[in-house]
Formats: sequence, structure tokens, C-alpha cells
Amino acid sequence: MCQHVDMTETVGPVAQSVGYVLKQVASRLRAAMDEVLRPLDLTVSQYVCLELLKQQPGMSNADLARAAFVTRQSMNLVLRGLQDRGLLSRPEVAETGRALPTELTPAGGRALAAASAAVRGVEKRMLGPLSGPEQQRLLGDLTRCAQALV
Amino acid sequence: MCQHVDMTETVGPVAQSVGYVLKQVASRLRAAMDEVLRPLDLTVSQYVCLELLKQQPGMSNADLARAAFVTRQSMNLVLRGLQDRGLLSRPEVAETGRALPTELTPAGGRALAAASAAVRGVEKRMLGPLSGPEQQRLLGDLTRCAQALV
DNA sequence: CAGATGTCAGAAATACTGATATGG
DNA sequence: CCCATATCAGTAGTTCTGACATCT
Repeated sequence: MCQHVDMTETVGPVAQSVGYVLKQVASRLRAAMDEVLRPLDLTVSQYVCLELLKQQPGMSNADLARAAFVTRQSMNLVLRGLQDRGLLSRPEVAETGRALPTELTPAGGRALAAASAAVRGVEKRMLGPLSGPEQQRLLGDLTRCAQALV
Repeated sequence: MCQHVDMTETVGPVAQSVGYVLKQVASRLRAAMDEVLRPLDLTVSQYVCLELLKQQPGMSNADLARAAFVTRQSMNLVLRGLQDRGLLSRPEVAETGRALPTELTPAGGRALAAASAAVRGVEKRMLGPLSGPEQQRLLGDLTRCAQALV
């Protein structure tokens, strides 16, 4: 009974809920990203961290944690791992305040390049059924929803 | 530097990524649901489990795990907790096969009613900026994205 | 003083892996 | 035999909570 049920294909209020389908897409996206990043020896959190640092060099641990929607403790572990592998660099002591601005190393940039290409492929697959304008429309709708939940 | 940064308001390819904003909305939605469910002594997983059982009585542990996007082990713990609190009932032995069809108890139905109202309020807040047709449009777009990632 | 940050420690929930046994 | 299910055990990554010291 109820074997191999895809809730999006069954009639029912749950499947008609935006929140439910949102969770479903996020879950499948995470799984797909994890799959393509595993051969590159990167977790999703590590990839997000590298991507953020490329676009905004000098972010601190707390900055990265907020931007990646994880706790400072989790991001701290991610930074340790990436630093031990030589993919990013942090100053030993803070020049001002307590924040330690982090930056990508050349090796980190190369690792990110491969990972970024893989992730772009996943996102392209996810957005495949949508036209260009529809993708922009979806981005706008989601952004408005995010703002409403602040 | 970079204090209190809302990535949706900063210019940058990350914030322009559907995947990133999707994760952001899912993160805030989860936090908002957790907040309104905590006074009711229910976790998000527990609420989802109850909601699924109301709409499809008789689902097994594996069914619920798939529908809630968690592992069978995690869902098993959720079921144990809800069963110990008398919110749902499972037969001791399977009538056929190994699946144990689960159903809500009257107390479970009452707990769900309160939780469901609270969650509907959160979703209504999230979708506030969108008109009725826009909400249906978003639901359709997300459903297509979910299908593309199967 | 308030607030942000980095860091550490313990508890809790969750996921992943592997293994076992049962039933269709 | 193949597959789905339920269950148990161990490991790991994540979150949460609380705490402390440092700096603006």
C-alpha cells in the first residue's frame, strides 16, 4: 500500500501547499548537489562557503554562517576543514576587532571552478522546464516570499 | 564589515541564483514554523507526520519517511514519540506484509487542528506579497522544478 | 553598557551506513 | 531470487544551548 508514492502526483491538500513543494524541491536540489560534489570531495556547505568567498572576499565566519543559513559553530568547522586542505586562508590575528577576514587560495579557486560548473549543471537541470522569463519570474516570487518571512 | 547583511539585498550572482533563494525561503519557513509549533510542543517533523496521516490514514513508516523527506530511522523516532503521547496508533503486528498502518487518535486530531491553524498562518504570511493567481503560478513552477530533479 | 564576534563544551535531533529478519 | 519493509547498531555532521573573553 502507498508504495512509491510521489506526493506531487497524488491529489491532496499537502501536495497543493507551496510550503510542502518548496521543501520537496529544496530536498531534491540538496541531494542532486551532494551527488555531483561528492566526486570533487566537497560537501554542499563547503561549496557554498567557497562560492560566497569568491564573490565577497574577506567575509568573516559569522558573515559566512548567516549567508549559508547555518550556525557559526558549523561554519567554523567548515572553515577549519577547507583551511587544512589549503583552499582558503585566514589571518592568525585580527587586524581590527575579532573578525578574521577569509579569502580563497589559488587552489581554492581551482576547486571552486570545478564545483561551480557541476552545480550550475544541476540548477540548469532543475530549471529546465522553465523558460528564461519564467525563471526570472520564479526568482522574483521566491524573493518576495523570503522578504515576507523576515 | 559585512554586518547584518541580507544577501537578497546585496548585488551578486549568489543572490541571483534560484537555488540560493530557494534555500533561503526554506530556511526561514522552517524557522517560522518551528516558532509557532514550539508552544504546542510539536516539532516540524511531528507536525508533518500528523498532517500526512490525517490526509492519508494508514500510511506506513516508510511511506511517511518518503513523504516527509526524512530517513526511515528518523521517522521511526517521530512515530515512537507521537505514539507515546497517544497522538497516533499503530497495530502491534502487521495484518499483511511488514507495514504497520498508522492512524491518528482523537487526541492526535485535536493536536493537529491547533498546529495546522498555526502553520496556515505562517504560510499565509509567506505568500502575503503574492496574489492568488501568483501563488498558483509559484506552486506550478515549483512543481515543475521538483519533477525535473527526479 | 550594549552588541558583535570567535571559541569552546555538552546535549539533542538527524542522516548515513551496514546489517538482520520478514513478507510479497 | 528480488524487493520492500521494520528494526537495530555505530558513525558522522548539524543544530542548539550556554558560556566566556574580546573588541567597537
